[in-house]
Amino acid sequence: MRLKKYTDYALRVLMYTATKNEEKVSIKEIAETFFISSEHIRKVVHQLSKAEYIETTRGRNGGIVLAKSPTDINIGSVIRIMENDFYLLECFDDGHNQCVITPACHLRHVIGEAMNAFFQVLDQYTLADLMENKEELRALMNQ
Amino acid sequence: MRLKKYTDYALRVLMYTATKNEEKVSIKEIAETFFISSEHIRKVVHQLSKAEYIETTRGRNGGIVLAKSPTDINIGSVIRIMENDFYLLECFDDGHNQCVITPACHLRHVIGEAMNAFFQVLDQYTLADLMENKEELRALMNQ
DNA sequence: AAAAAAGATGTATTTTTTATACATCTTTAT
DNA sequence: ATAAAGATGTATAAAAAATACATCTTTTTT
Repeated sequence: MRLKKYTDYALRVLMYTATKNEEKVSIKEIAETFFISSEHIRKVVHQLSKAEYIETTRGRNGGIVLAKSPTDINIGSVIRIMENDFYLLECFDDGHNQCVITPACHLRHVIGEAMNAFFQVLDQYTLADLMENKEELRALMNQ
Repeated sequence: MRLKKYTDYALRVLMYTATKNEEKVSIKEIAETFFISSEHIRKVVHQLSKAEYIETTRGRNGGIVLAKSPTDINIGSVIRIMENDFYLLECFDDGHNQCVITPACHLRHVIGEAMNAFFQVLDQYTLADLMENKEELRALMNQ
């Protein structure tokens, strides 16, 4: 049971961007801060942009800024966007399920309930909660 | 975010075995019931046996039986045994973590809390809860 | 107009993980 | 002895994830 690295990266991108209020940040500087290839940050930025968490500006002096207030960026929703696959069991994927006991099986409900509990926690937090100690984070990011 | 197929299979093995009270069941019959290769069931049975959920008997007339009452087989514990890797984020794996903001990052606590909520649900259920409609399950297993 | 800096996009490759299969044991009742 | 059952180790294949490369387009500056 893991999240994708891109999910992790996405949250870091948002946190980094949140340390700079309104000021544009480049993919390059995020990549260098976290010692991650720009290529990966680029992909993540693209997804975050499509999902309208950030706004990107091309060209010289371009960069990214948050598209909304940190209080409006819900952690659960970010994770739902970045992770695409929540088929914890075979029977969660109707198209490919071959388990014969599915019609009467309580397991799927139990696992489903557990997954709901997982997201219920995440849905209680926003980016703003992660930035509560912004100055400390800035220091670790060498700002 | 997925569980391993082996985790799914493990739960099916336990459920199948629970339909037969005390009576030994063979790997072959479980494999045939679920249309899964015996090879996989064998591996899963081996793990379940090491974890003392089932007892195996070799030789002719051998097979497997539950090692304890279904009420004593907790779903959360089975999943913890079958899944080995709970590094949802890079920073969960101390040995390989390279994220610079780890010392001050609240994200790990948020994700950790979510994972706890996930298991807290699972820990509330036992194999007995999954067998509440045993006869219906038996029918689907062609017994 | 050219150059430079930034993000956008598509594709390819590599690595890791997961799933699957094969071969060869050992055990035990008949 | 033989057959039926599980135990074990290893190898292969498939899928997913991670990473890298190449080539755009956009925009500001000179």
